[in-house]
Amino acid sequence: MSSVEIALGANPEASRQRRKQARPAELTAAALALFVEKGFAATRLDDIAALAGVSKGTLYLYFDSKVALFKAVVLEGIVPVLDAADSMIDHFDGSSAELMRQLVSTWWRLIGNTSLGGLPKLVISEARNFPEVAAFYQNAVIARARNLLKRVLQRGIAAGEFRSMPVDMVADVLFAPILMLAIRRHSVDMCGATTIDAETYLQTHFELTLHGLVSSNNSRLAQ
Amino acid sequence: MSSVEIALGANPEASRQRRKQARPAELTAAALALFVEKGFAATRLDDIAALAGVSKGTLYLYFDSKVALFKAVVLEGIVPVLDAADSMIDHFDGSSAELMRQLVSTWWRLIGNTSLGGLPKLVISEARNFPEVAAFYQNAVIARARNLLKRVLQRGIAAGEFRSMPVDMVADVLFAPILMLAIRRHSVDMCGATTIDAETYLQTHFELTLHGLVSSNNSRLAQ
Amino acid sequence: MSSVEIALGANPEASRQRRKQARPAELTAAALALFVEKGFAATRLDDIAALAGVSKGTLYLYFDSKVALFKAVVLEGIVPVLDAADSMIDHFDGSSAELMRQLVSTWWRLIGNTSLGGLPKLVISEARNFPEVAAFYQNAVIARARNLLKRVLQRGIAAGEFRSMPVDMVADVLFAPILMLAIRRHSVDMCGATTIDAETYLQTHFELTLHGLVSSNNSRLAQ
Amino acid sequence: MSSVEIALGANPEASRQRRKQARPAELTAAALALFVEKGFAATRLDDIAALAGVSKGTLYLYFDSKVALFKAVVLEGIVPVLDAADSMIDHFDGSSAELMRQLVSTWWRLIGNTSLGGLPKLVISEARNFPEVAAFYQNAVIARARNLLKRVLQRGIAAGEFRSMPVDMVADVLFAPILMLAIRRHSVDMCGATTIDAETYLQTHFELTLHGLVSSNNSRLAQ
DNA sequence: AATGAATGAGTCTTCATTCAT
DNA sequence: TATGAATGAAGACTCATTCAT
Repeated sequence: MSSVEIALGANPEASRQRRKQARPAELTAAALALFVEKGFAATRLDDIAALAGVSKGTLYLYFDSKVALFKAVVLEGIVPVLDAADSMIDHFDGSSAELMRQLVSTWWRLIGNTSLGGLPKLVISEARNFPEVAAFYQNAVIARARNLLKRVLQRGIAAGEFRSMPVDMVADVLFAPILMLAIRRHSVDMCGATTIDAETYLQTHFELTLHGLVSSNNSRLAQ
Repeated sequence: MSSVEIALGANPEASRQRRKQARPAELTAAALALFVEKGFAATRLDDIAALAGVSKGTLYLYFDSKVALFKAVVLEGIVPVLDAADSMIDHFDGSSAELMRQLVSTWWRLIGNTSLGGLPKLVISEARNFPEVAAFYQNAVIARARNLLKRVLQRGIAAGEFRSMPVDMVADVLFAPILMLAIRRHSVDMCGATTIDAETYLQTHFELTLHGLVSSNNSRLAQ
Repeated sequence: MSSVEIALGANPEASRQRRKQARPAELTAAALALFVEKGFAATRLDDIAALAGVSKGTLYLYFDSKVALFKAVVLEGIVPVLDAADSMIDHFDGSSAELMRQLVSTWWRLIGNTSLGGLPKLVISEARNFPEVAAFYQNAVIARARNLLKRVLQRGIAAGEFRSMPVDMVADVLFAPILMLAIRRHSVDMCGATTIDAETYLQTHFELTLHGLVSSNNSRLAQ
Repeated sequence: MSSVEIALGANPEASRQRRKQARPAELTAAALALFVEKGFAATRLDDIAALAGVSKGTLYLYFDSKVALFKAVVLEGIVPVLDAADSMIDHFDGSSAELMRQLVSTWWRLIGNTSLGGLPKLVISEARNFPEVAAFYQNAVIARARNLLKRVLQRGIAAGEFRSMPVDMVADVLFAPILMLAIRRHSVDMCGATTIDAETYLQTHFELTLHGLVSSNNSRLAQ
């Protein structure tokens, strides 16, 4: 049915192989969509199977159980994009502020704004029921993404561009609005009419992060 | 039923009446704890009843269904939040920065750090399954809390203390780390060993918010 | 509340006594109405209590269980009217046909057309679940009513007014349309728009019973 | 699924298909037996499943709910009745009396004496809880059966064999003993020791119907 | 005698999981 | 490999029954 399959029409065996290999990914994609939408417990395997266009039994050819499928969904959410980001930091020439802006912008484009952006909500929702999955996601994805921010902060401090600061905690704080944006996209923003404008939101976050609230001619008045 | 009747210690009905009046709150408190911990679908009414020290059937004396109980949990969680918001008076003499610090600190003490702090996670997790509840919570609580921030921002701008800025969006961004703190407390922080230190986190958020990252502001973040 | 109670207002103790004595009958009356309407299993004690204007607990002051209440409802359905009918037969002067007509007419007025007319449906519906109750009702009420018919038949045969016939079986057959009328009144006639006209129905039954279908100038053609 | 496929004995799907096609009828048969015996509310789905030799969950593969199963039982019971009615041809040469005797006899053999004979009791018992089902059964089955009687009456009247009479009402009356026979078979006759003899009962009904009680007709009821 | 809050056993219904085909 | 009919354990919900007041 996919264009890939059609293109390979001359070799039906290859096409089947291709399809077979793609199956698990098709299944986890369907599962991700529904887990994010309804939550783990409220998602039925029938619905996942239907969305993936297979029968319920087929799911068990690839995953031992619903929990195994859930774990696979989260595991699959660990994308190599983070590797690319790491090397981007290493080879970036411009200011750290600009680097940060590009990182956030890229993350939003490649992750936050895709179906993978639903993972944080899913993991948060099910963290207490699947602590090891949450811990894994936390370490493998969230912590690593936060580490990217941390490295940028350190780069900026080293260059004198940023103030000296406790980078771990600051990275945590700075990551929060970005996470919240992704979370909202898959939860409350679906309910009210007012879906937030991501570009403006991130732009505001970025600007605020750099310069703070305090007016520059008055910056030492507070506290 | 009247307060007069309750005041009459001799009334033999009094203790039963008192119990009957207290029951719904006891039940929603138990439900809140478990809904936040396990999610709506994964929470069994038996467990709620057991936690509240009553039998399963008793729940149905006060709530028509599991869904009705869920809604009551959210609705009931709103009142104390609004009360707390009201107590954050807008007659304040100090700087807007200090006002903001006190607001956040009070919120954390009265809401975020209590069991009510689990509501945001709960609402986010179940938003797609209970859109009207999520919308209501969003409007009644989140939006109102964000409005407090907004008013402080406007106050600071008017006084020349803060830079001019799009207050709505900024309030959104500034509220995100606070929400994330509460959310994390009831999800991923329960999994990994490293529970975040709320005081430091909020202090960092506050300092960062005021002065930004850029070194020209010349302030020092506490290490 | 009743006119009886009001009339006895001068003696409150007497009124209470009167009420207390009337209670069981009020409760069984309410139970009869609902048992007939919904069936035994589908009738809730709450509803019976509400219809009788008492609390659910009060039912247990008078009846040990729902089953006991059911049995009381059926027992109470054994009315002394049958005694009056018996003596009516003994002292009747007119033709047996006229006696039969009066008996059926009286039964319909005093029993069939009252709430007691719902008992046959109730007993039939629950006969398999409460065999001893059904057997009792069968023997105490149905069989006795059928016996009245049988005595009239015997009276008519003795007088040469009726043909010789197996009176038991004939009484059974003749009683069927009367029972069906009562049963229908409390079941299917409530559903369709066409409630049968009892007077015409009984009149037709009576006329047919006496003279049969066969035209008189042709009565030996059949068979 | 097609008859062709079933005809192919080699088809490995055939036996499963055959089973799947037969299942609903097996389930409604079991349900009919228990609904008639215990009534709708007092019948447990577990028992129906056990009687049909399947698990409880299987019922839900074929029927959405207990109510849906009930409705299917009644609907399904209608088809054979109508088929039987159709088989009672209206090209009949003998007397109308003989035609009537054959109709009643056939009804008893094909319907009244089979498990379908329990339907009238069931419908009567649950009419108030399922008015639309009762109305449907009333119109589709009872009314149609009564209509057959009515046509015979009209045929007899036209031929001068029967007296002139209001056929609708007479058909109603004549049908009552037949219905009562079926009803009794599934209720009170199971309780007392004296199960009525159907053949004699119907024979008595028939003879009485034709000639009536009054001796001037001069016929003799069989002893 | 009367109340009605509380109980918990019982039943319908769902759905993850299995397995014959 | 794929199917989908069948299973049965689990959970929401009901309601007869009890009992403190």
